Amino acid sequence: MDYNFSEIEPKWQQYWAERHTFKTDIEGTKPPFYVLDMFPYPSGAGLHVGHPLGYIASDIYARYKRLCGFNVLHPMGYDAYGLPAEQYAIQTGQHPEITTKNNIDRYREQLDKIGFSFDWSREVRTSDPAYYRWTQWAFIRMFHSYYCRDTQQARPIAELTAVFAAEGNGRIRAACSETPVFTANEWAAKSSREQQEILMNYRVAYLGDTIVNWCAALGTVLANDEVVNGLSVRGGYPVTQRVMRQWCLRVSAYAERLLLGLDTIDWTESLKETQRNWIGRSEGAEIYFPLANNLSQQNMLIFTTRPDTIFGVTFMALAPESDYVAQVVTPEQQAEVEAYVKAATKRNERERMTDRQVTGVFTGSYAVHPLTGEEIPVWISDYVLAGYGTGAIMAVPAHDSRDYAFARHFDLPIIPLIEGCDVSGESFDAREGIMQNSGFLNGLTVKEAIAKANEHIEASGLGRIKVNYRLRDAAFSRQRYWGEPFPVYYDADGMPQTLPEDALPLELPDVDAFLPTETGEPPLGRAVRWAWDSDARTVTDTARIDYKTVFPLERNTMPGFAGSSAYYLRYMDPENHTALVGHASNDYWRAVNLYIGGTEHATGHLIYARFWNKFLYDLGVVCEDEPFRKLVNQGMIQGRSNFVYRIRHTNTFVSCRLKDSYDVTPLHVDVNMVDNDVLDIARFKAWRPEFADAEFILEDGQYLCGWAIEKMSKSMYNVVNPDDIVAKYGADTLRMYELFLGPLELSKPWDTNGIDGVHRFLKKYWRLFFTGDAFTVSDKAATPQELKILHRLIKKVQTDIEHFSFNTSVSAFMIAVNELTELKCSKRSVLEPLTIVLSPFAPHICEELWALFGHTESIAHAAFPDCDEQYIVENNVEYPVSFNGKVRFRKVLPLGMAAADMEASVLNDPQTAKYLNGKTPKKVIAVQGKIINIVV
RNA sequence: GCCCGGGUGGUGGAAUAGGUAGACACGCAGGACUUAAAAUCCUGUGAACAGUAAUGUUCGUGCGGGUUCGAUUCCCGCCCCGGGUACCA
Repeated sequence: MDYNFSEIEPKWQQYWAERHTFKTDIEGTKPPFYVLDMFPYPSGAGLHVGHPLGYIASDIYARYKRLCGFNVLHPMGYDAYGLPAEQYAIQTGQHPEITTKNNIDRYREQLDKIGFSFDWSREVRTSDPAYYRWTQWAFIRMFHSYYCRDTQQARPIAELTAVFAAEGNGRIRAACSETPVFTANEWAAKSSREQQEILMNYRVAYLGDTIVNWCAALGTVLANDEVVNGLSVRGGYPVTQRVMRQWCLRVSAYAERLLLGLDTIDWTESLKETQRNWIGRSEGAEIYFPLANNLSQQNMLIFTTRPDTIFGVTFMALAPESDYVAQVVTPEQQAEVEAYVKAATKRNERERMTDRQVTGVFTGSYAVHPLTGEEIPVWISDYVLAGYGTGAIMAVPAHDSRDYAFARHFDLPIIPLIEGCDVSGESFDAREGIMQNSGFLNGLTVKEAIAKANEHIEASGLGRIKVNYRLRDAAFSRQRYWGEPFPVYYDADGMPQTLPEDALPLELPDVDAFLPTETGEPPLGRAVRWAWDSDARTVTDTARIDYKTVFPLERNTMPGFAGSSAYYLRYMDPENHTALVGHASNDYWRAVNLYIGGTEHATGHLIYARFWNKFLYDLGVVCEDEPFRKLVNQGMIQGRSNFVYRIRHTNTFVSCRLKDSYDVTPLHVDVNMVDNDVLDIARFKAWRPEFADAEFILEDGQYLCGWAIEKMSKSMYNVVNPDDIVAKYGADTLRMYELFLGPLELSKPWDTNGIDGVHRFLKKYWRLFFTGDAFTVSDKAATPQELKILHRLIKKVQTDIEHFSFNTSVSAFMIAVNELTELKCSKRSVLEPLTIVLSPFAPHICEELWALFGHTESIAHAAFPDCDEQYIVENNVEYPVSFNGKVRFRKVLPLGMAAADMEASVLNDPQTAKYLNGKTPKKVIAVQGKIINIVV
């Protein structure tokens, strides 16, 4: 009987669906294990062959863990809010909900064909009100929380107001935006609106005037990780800097915890490093520099990581956006400074990046050096960033390349502070050497000088030691339609108020078009029913707004990462109507044991989700501080494009290896018309009308195409659809082939050239069970040789799965099956365990054979066989090479040597003598006259 | 610039507490079965040289050094490729 995958696979997929084979519930007797994939955004293009790689790996792991007796949670869902659906809606008027639903259906259909063991009863969609209700709920909780630096956690905002009423804000240590100090009396004297505005500076979710990445083409702001090189990630439109009042999340408050948490989780070093860079912790000092003239009483506060270089300060530099600018500019310089600031803010980040010219303007003011008392000119330059540190720096041109460039350009003095350093051509940035020209720091190493300078600064009140982070608060408003609405309305003072939690979800309203309004308001400005009736506690018409009981609702929506920040928690308890996740469920599942997804989320989703989880941990909603214990990145599968070569000005195509003799233009050709780089000429002629009468110059009777590795995309005609592979070879072949392609975490091109080998393996495996059409498996006892093959395989596969080296597992299966075929082994005692071991990789074929063995329950409920070490020995000789690692020396002996001569031969060998170095060997093992192992 | 990865046959890739380099697969070549094709199976396949042959010798894991009886693996110095990040003071 032939291996008929097209019959077997749908049959078992249906069986699993009907019996809910992979439905998971809390089971006290089994240990829990949570295997999660990054849920997909369902795009209109559907899945290509690269998408399922991670899902295949996680599915194997999940199935394997089930066989090992774990209660496995393996859910799937959809990140359903996103820009493409909205863009499509703007163009076609089609409601994004409809396109999203269609796309989801298509994704589901494709996923089902690959035979994943997802528990679909737990599916979540971020655009489902029953789901985003909890996204809104978390936002409300963030709004009503502040971050306490003493306890290092989020606390209720009510605690803060109590402290303000009792003693003001002088002593409170909380993460906050810049806020003046006030007393209890001053707090009491403030109006409700003023109090609200102060509290806004402390909230974890707050409204702030922020410099945002504004994308005019998309009509919205973007997060830092949504902008690359000054262009939007989605669409590639230019992005400019602009100040806007936006919802923000105080992610920066969690910077230290986000950094420390990395040491407790099992992620790859490179991914942790990426996050560490992104968080960007740097230790330094904040130092006050008083002004020399009387323009302002206020001292300028600067941040530096090199307090040891303070004697080399020759000028100060302020960011153009800095608040200090207005305070220090002299009337004579006013006009020039204004012009510069205006020009600088107009230049967007992209322009600043592409042309890094040294620019700046003198303010007319001088600062007083806190140690020498010298007067130092204060300049403004756009190389100083307003958003980092204090937006002001002390410039030490001798030891900072940017300060150096500025000093050279404006001819400012340069004072070298390190003995023997040469600053004639460039600055000396290295943190090494002995200090000079530095008063009390002279003679110290840089490291000692930093410590001593810090000590002095703190002791004399010149400033304080300060840790800065590169990590910024997250911009949380988007001027879009297709996202979660904020559960917020604005009162008569224009201050935001949250909806009552029991009024959630606040559902996304209908609009007549998905574009911004004519006045530039976000699309929700078009909604007719988008006001909050606080008496009736319902949404109502905007026409009824009276600012007494009916108020306007927030018109922004939340960004893409909102819905993906806690979805893994919702899977634990998807039916819960009273909480995001119930305590019992969360206590049981705790955290994701294995998370598989792409590296591209390193500084986006994976930071935000960790932040979100830590916030919920502070609230006591979840019991684990880190959400993803182990994380594995699967590599991208690139496309392999094929080309045909048209001779210029003709309709004649020349085969690849002959093309150099002609003047040719390469054309992308659809890879689905090419097999092993050989073009299917008939299909090519039918592809486009202009190719119908094309002529070909062949080699060996074939047309050979050229190829190149490119991104898999429609325009390159190199998209391979998993459905086509499943139809041609079956899902089991697809699954095993994707893994066989190479190590999971490596990027590699999709190349069907090797798929036949994997398919052949499955056919060979199938044939072990049949003689003719009859399923013939004997009950005879297995031979030691057969058991050796089996147990070696069990051991290999087990260690491979634990280490995610699935590609070598596939090879191990091939070897085992080849060996068993050679031995003509069709014994149940060997093939039954083999089938269990293979089932995570190729579940359909194994399920079919499992049933033929006479089992009535799915193979998913079998037990993974134990590996019996006694069979992993060679010919009754202890063979320690691979298994106990005690081998210290090996030598190859000539074949055909008599066993008795082997030991003497080895011991007389000069190389061996050098190895032994006078010692007597404990054991000399000769195996089949080939290899000698000597254990000293 | 800085920080991570990584360079192994015609191809994808195995093998590192130092010990038979190239597992497994693709491709290619030859053969068996077949009227033929498909399918299946067998043999060979890093390079060079020698030999009718079995086989032998030499060279070979990006380049140049080093440590070692022995290096793809460890150390030093380069070159190249991929990823992250970038006026972050």
